[in-house]
Amino acid sequence: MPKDTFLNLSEDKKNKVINAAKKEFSRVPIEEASIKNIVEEAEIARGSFYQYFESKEDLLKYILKSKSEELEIFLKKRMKETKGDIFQVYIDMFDFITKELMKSEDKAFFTMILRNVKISEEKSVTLTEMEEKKPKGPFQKEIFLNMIDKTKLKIKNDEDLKIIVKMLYLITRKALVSSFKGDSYNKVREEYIKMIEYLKHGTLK
Amino acid sequence: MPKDTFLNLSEDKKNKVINAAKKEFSRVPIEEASIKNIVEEAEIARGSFYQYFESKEDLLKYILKSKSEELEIFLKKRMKETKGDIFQVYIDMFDFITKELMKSEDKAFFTMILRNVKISEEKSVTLTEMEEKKPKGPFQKEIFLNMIDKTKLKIKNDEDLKIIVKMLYLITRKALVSSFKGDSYNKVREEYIKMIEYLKHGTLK
DNA sequence: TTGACAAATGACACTGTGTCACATATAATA
DNA sequence: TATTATATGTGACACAGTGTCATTTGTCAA
Repeated sequence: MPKDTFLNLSEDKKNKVINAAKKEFSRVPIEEASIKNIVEEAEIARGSFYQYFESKEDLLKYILKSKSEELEIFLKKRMKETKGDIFQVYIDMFDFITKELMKSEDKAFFTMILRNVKISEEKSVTLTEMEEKKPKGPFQKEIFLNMIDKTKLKIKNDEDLKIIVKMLYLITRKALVSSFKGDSYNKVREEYIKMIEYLKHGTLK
Repeated sequence: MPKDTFLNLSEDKKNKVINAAKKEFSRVPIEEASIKNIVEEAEIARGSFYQYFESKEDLLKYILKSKSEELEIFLKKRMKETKGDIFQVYIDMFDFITKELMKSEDKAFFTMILRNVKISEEKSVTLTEMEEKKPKGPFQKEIFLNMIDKTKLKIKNDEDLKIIVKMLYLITRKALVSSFKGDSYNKVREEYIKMIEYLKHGTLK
């Protein structure tokens, strides 16, 4: 997380840094992003950057944090409203993310982030897993698991439930990446819904 | 692909370069891998590297190619033997990869590769998608799709079939990554089999 | 006004990059 | 065999970006 030195800055200056970072992170994957470009665009000294952040990853995590919290609130709300219909909530999450993020001025930024998430989650930064302290996405948290309506599911225990959630997570993430990549939204969504159907009812006759 | 200059080298020298590269690619993800380290370890001049390869990615692709071909042969064989049972073939693939690659002296290398595949497939290098000319994995190729026994599947057309294959691919890749990451092999395999069962018969009662 | 601490700065030493003019080896031809 | 042509090898070089740190600048309490 950023140091206090950064957090104490005026909103204006903070935004300048954040916007410069978004611009750079939109250009290339995080590994290739250059701190030089960020400090030049933000008009701060090189040394200042290191006074504010540990690293560029640190800065990225900070930027993603607010969006993640927004998402978490949305998910809790929909979880209640649907009485724990995990499939529906995932579909809603897909719609929420595509609509809220894709159409914003930050589209290029999120596209780059999402496209370049590594498969191994451990080190990855995703919309739902970005803080060292809670490395698991909202759906792996006990509170979310407990909100799921289990009565209609073919499960023996919480481990089985987690497996279902993991599968949902994988296909949702895949659909989101396709969508952000520029594939036709309608086609991606249609395919995504089909996947959910297969997951619900199976692929065998 | 490497230039002829490299391919014409003596087997000894080629191996020296390949082993140096594997060592470096085992150390860090491809983006961080340093050509300097490779040329030093391989005892070739810096300029020679660029005479042999376009880039480090080029070299990596070359190294992965043979393993990919090996896998493709195996898959064709199993596809015939199981009379197109796509679920069984995927399980066999999982076993093949974990057994053949994990236990080899190249384990560290493959672990690093697999862990750092990006979710967006476009630019990614995976065991099954590594050449510019055939960017799709074997299972997306017509020849493989046509070998699948469709009679028991709930599908209307080839698009539906591709969706099922995509889901299988996602959960298999995830299982492989977990396995290479060091999670208990038995636990990962057990979970993987459960996922396949859910995919076959659904998650709803 | 002064002193003390926090914050900002950019020059610096370092590491690694890709290129290119030149050196050397290999093969082809007379 | 000597000569030429062509392919291959080489490392110095200019360049770009990194993280650090001694120094300067700003702020506020005493």
